[in-house]
Amino acid sequence: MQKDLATKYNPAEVEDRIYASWIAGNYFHAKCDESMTPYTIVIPPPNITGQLHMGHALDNTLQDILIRYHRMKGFDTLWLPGTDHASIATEARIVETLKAEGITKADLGREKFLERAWEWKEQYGGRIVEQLKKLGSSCDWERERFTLDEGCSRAVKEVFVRLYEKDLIYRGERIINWCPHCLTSISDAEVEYEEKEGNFWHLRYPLADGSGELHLATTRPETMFGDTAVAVHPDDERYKKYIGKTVILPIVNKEIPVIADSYVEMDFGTGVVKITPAHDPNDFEVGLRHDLPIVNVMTEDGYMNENAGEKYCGMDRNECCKELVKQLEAEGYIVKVEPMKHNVGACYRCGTSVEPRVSMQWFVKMKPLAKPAIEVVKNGECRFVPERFEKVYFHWMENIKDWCISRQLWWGHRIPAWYCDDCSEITVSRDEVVKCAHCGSTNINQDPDTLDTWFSSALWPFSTLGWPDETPDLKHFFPTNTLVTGYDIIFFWVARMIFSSCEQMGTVPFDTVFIHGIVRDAQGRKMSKSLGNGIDPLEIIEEYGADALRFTLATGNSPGNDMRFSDEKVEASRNFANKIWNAARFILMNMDGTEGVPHIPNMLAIEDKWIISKLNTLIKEVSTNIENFELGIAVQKLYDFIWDYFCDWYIEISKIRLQQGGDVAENAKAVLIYVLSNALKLLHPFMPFITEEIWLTLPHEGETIMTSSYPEHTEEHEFASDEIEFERIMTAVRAIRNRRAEMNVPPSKKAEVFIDTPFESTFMSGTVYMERLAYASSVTVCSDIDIDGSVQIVTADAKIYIPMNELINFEAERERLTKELKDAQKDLEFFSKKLNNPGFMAKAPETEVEKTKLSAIKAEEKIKMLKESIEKLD
RNA sequence: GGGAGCAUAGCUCAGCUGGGAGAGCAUCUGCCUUACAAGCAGAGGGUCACAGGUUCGAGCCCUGUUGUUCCCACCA
Repeated sequence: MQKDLATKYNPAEVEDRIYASWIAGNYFHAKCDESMTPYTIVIPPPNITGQLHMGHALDNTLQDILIRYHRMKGFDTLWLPGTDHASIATEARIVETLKAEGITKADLGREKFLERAWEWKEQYGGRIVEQLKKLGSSCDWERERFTLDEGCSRAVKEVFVRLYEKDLIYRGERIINWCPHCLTSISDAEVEYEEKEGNFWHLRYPLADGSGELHLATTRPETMFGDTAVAVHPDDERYKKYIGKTVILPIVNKEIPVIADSYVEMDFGTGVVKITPAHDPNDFEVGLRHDLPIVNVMTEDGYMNENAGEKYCGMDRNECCKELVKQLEAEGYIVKVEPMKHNVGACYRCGTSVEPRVSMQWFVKMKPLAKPAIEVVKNGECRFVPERFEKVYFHWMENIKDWCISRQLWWGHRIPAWYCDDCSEITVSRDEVVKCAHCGSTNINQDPDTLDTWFSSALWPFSTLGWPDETPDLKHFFPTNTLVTGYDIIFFWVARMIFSSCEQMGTVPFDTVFIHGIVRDAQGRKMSKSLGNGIDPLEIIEEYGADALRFTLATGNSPGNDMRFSDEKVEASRNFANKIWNAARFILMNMDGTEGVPHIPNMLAIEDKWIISKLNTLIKEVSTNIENFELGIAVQKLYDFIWDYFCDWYIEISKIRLQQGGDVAENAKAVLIYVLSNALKLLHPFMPFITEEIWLTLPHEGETIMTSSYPEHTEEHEFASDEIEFERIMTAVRAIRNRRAEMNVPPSKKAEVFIDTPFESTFMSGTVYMERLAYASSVTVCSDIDIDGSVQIVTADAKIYIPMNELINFEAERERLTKELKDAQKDLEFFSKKLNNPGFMAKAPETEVEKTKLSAIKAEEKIKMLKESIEKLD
């Protein structure tokens, strides 16, 4: 930065250069120094298929703020970055490219397919990492990891084998959620439910013995080919007599039994339910209890199979529904059709309606794992910020079902299980298996399936630090400290990390989960591809700068709450960056290179003490706010301090002193540099680029602001009484400006100012800059002034006279002063009432009583002065 | 069906352990004052959703109501 710089800050010219210098300086690298206290965050690994979106921008901005703060505070700070292999998403991407070439997965074969996937990863997987850098993320790139790299794979196998050996992983034929588009099972957490309009078809199922018929209601008639029973409640008097009989399944003409099961609700529908174990989770359970056959009527990709009969075989499931209803109608099986809303599950990746399907899958037994995971949050070893998300977590954990972890995909961690063709036993092993562990046969095949992506990300906090090896990193940095993420992935990821860590490491993976909301568009809508309302963070960075984007995301962000993003907000942030830039320009303009490192001079004027004291308070508050994750509050305070206190007041005042030259100017300059330098440090975690750019041009020690020490609060810099004194002057200045503005006096028209005040010395010390700030040709402090025809301004501390006869409308003046008098009297009444309230006097804290007494006295003073002024008008 | 969030200025939102309501944007007025017009100085604008309660004192705590958003849940 040079002194003759443009009046506009140009981030584009600064950011890449600065980021490169940070990389060159190796400042992001955590030392792993045993003598230092560690502070660790592992990044929520973005998908390699992903592009940086506002959610990432927010998440990583918050992380970088915490990381940079702790690094400056002297922690051995590690922000461990990496990416997720995102099995479904990536595989879908590869399948798409293959489709464009006219081939399928199967055509290519597993090995070749994986080659393609790795190629794709090499080519595009780093894209999002580069985008994170644009944001200023100070990740330790030397430690970058990938959920499918060798180390993570080893951790995955280790955990799988351990859980298998403890009987916490099992394989079984269960009903799972099947995505007919992705062609794989998905976990319960991966299903999104949406209420949809549908129909409730009331069907007739005739009794086989011809003694009548049962009416039942269903939302999915097309699954009737898989019906293997009809159920009623055992206590239902209407249907008791039918239990044990059989009905004829329409169209299929198959006899199926009428069974009794208390799962049936007597007062819903007709009280009779068709049982389709292969296509409904509840029916599956009923089927297990009654030992019913399971008849699957659909193919993997959602078409009817041979069990649906010749007419419907090969038909799309929805098409089949329509056609079947026509046939049922024609044959008189439909009693009535009711419109009905019901919840339909959709694959969270592709949106296709999931199909409950019975198949052989691997599961993690959740109940035993959930128990300690609940405990560590209950006892506070791991806490959520804000706390209300603990409730969400508990609810999920306490009602958790077994986790289906196998996926019928190729891209991912292959399940380390081998099946023997000879003895049909399973061998599960960390290492490549060549022989069946049971019979020694070499006729073995590895399970073709891979693991749920979240299985590997569940291990992320320790697998990335070297586990299962006892690495120095693991010893030093684990458990990590803060996990920063959105509330939308508490189930997918946070919960799973917690129980995985409890089980494998015997401890929590992090002490705090800092939850944020989602970034919405200016109208409050969720940003989505289909709506096309997404805002690209990279475009914002290009136009306004990364600092402005970060500042926007941090401002007004309160933990766990959603926020709206709009151009106006970024503009405000950009303006703030520019404000700082210009403040720095002003200071640099006045420097001659002899200033020395930032320091506080020996001789301090009242305004110096005021700004230093304010800075001191700011340091304390901002630190506390950051440590309490109140980043939005912290950033607001920084904004106010820099803009209002420092720029609007201190810099303005300093101008006069700088012009005076000599020691006065030198001292002012020293304070300017000291305050700016410290304010930049406080702001650095939020706006890393501009703070670095400016800090380097100021006198400084060290190579970079990012490793400079964070300012510390000290009692030495508390000047409470000076603050009060100085604020008397500020109040007077504001009052004068206000009066002049109301009278439409332009700043160029200067006027004499006379001040009558009990705080003579205070105002004496301020006369010079009052001239400038209050547009005075001269300021005179004296008592017993009697100037006829002046504008009179009354504050609690002073009576101010401005002789401007020609501008005065005496009648209006009287009105104004009378109104002010009334207001002051109201104030006094308010405070007096409090002071006369025995309850208040007895129970309110002493400081509060003192404060009220002081306010009452001030009001009294003001009333006295206002009365005098009004008299003078007469 | 269960749970949670939100409701504060025209708009978007802060308000951290209860002590006379804040910011940004927008509006209005006056200023190109030698860092900044992406700026400076000022002004207007609020029954803090509603109804009770606790308290000396409530935007904040408690109860209920209304509106709104979200999460969870197997009523076919």
